[in-house]
Amino acid sequence: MSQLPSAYDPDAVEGPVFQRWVDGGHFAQEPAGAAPFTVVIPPPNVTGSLHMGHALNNTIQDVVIRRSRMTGRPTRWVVGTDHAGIATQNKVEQKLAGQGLSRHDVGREKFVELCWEWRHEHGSIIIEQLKRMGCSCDYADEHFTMDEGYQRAVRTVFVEWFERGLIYRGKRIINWCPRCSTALSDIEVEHEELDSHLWHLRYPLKEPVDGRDHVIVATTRPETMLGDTCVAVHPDDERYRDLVGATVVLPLLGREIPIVADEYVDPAFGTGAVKVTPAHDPNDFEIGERHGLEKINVLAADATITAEGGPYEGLDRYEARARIVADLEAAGLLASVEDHIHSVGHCYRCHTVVEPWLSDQWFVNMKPLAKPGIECVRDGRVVFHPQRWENVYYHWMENIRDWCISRQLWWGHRIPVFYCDACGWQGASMDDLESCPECGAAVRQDEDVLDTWFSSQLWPFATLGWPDKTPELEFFYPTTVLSTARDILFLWVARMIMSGLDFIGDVPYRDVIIHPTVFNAEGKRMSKSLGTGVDPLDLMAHYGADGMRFGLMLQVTGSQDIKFAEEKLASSRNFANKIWNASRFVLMNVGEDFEPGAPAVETVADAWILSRLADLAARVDEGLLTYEFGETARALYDFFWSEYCDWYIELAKPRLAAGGESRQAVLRNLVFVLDTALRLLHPMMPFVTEEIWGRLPLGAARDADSLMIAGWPDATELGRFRDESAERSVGMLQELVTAVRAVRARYTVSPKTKLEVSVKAPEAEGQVLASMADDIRALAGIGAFVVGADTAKPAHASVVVAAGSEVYVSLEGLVDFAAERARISAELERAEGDLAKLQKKLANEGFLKKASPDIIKKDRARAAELAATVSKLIGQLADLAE
RNA sequence: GGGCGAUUAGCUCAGUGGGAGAGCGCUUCCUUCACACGGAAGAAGUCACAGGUUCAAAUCCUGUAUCGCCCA
Repeated sequence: MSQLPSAYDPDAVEGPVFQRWVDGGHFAQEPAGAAPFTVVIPPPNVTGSLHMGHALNNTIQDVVIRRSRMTGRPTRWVVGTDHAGIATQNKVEQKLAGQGLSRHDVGREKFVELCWEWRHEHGSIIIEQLKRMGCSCDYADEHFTMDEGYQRAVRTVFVEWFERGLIYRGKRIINWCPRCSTALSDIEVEHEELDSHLWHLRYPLKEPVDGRDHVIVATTRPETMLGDTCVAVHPDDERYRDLVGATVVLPLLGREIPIVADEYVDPAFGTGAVKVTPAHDPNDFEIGERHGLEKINVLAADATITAEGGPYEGLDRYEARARIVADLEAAGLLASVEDHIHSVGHCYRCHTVVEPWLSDQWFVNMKPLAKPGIECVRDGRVVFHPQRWENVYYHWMENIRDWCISRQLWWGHRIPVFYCDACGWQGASMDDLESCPECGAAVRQDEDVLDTWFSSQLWPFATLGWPDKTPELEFFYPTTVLSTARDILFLWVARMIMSGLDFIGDVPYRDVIIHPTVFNAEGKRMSKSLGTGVDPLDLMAHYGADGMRFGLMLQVTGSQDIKFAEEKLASSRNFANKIWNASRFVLMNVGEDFEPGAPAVETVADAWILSRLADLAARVDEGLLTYEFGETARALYDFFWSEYCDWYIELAKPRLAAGGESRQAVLRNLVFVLDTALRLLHPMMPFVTEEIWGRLPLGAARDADSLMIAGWPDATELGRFRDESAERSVGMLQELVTAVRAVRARYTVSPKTKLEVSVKAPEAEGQVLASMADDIRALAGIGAFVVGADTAKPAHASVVVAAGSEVYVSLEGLVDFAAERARISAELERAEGDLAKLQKKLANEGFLKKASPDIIKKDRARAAELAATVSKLIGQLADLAE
């Protein structure tokens, strides 16, 4: 009946199986029915391609989605990508650069057109890769954060927050990436500790005070001295009290600046006197505000020195630093240089060092939004898994700062604020304005676009049609689970929670899974640019999609990191092959005469496997409902391999060979257990399970034409098969069989040779063992098998204790005792001799004092090893004695 | 500076109050009619360290060390 090849070939199976799912229309879900189960995919960057983080995260989502779908709940997995402002713009600019052009050469309108072109050509790569993984997203309903409807959602949010006064424009110190030429929010900056220096600069006083003619300031950024507008000291600092109010002549430029007292200054840092550059440091900005200081911007957008920098104009920031330090040194104004480690911000997209920079930007006032965002976690409407992440969330939310949302890019949602230069009117508008609503003059729109995360924060409801009141939004919101990596907890998750509460009035999801981060085998961050990554597509080519998925699931534990272990994928591929072959075995035995039917307990083995199956179903439910993927994967692996294959199939073989009703009964059980276990495994290994399940002779039990939409096993109902007595009995059988096999292996008795075994067992154990005598004989390769309460130990037998009994395995005729005893005795003598010599050596104080520790250690280990050998050999001699 | 996590077999990791486990690797045997991507058996660990609580600690508490992550 079955012509399954003897090895599972993922390449031959995955494509056709996926096509069957598509053809069956199983991915989509209408907004109707019982309580829905919704997941929105964390939208991958449209410029991206699948990396290990995606592979892990999307497997997790597919596992929960597939299980839910099988339970019959209306289930929808919303898929799509975000427009990745900086990354996409970079791609298109690179392309233009190849033609010797900049975006300014082509103009804004044309540039945005080119971005769309790029998106249409390359933007679906990652979606295709999700299909390759078997992800069961609703592909017919793909979303993009620049879709027309989505644009309306973004604009609605902006206009409402603007009108409520939550969005405002201000001149602030923001993080500026000179390479991307845009502002970044605080959390888009990655801090890294770098080895640098602390330069001590001598600033001359205009007029000496109490005989002092200078003050020394310490700085990590000497080039910013061009923008200094004061020197600050702590008001309580005795060292400088008399200098407050004095005037300093700024070296190199000659500008006269005051010495001020400010609480912010840490007297313990450097010399206790700091140079203050209000346009280039957020803290200095605050000091500048308090003291009414000028803010001199000495850096241009590309991080070169402006005209304010006088002779240094046009120099790059690092070149300027070197020149300024050299010039100060030449002027005798460099007091000293210390080594110093300090934290430097880098752009999270391009890793360029960012500049704190004074500019006009748009901000969201976050405090009012954060309050309900904190509440919904405190009262359990949103739950983090693992729970400890809620503390990280609280800490950030409670110390939240205003969010800089404007970006100096062209690709993105343009800020819908219009300005009238004629009458000074300005306002946000849902419609593009041509003329001023006040005076009718022509208006101009703000040049900036919004942070990509500003649009991503709307993902759970904008993808369901908001701001329209769609049936989808009504039905599928709030969503059920969000799975993501910890590094976007603030960038994305916190903001989704806040905007969801603010606009929909409900949390965006109940459960947030923060999955571990995948590092490479050396424990380093996987990075495409550094070549330290592993490509999921390569992994699928080697291990199949199921092998990769299951191998990843095995590695998901409560730990926050995964050191990627490829060998887990190899064993998962082998596992898929094992399932394939166990199924192949069952299918080969299902002849034309097979009559499908309900499982039934005919033997203790049947009772045992059904009881174990009930246990598995309960553990898989428990594991998946609490998102313990590693534990669940191991439970499935152990059941399939170590119980179904290693024992039940082996126990079934004699009954299959016997034919008749016994054969039919065991076949029905084999098929039933396989059917149920495949259903339980399907969320993690969708392809191989689907392929096999389609071939099973299920008869009336076939409830669907695809396993993907077949019924999920009811663990409670399966609970009727629980049978502790059967589990104990088969446990005894396993113990006894293993013990006999060990004796066989110890004496290298051929598998073909039947052993003679007798057992001295207490009455209760004896009855159990006797009732399973045929099974025990078959599995352990036993010929004559005797069980009794007063069985005597035969001559020349090995004795082992197992299953609460003494087991005698006769070695008569299998081993040449005389020769064997002689061989063992000789070996024993030699070992004892060596051991005695070694012990004498180790008891010698002189040796212990003078020999190198390595040698002593080595000799001690050898002594222990020899002692173990001696006792083992003595045991063997006893076995072979009369 | 604050917070979080990790430290268990050669490697990657489970186990969280009462018998130290898995996968890979290693050793021996097996081309047995599902599977050599396999079967059988086996060797291998002072559970980071130091105190404490307990009849009992890999597991709970305190401290130390090392590594990693986040925040300031």
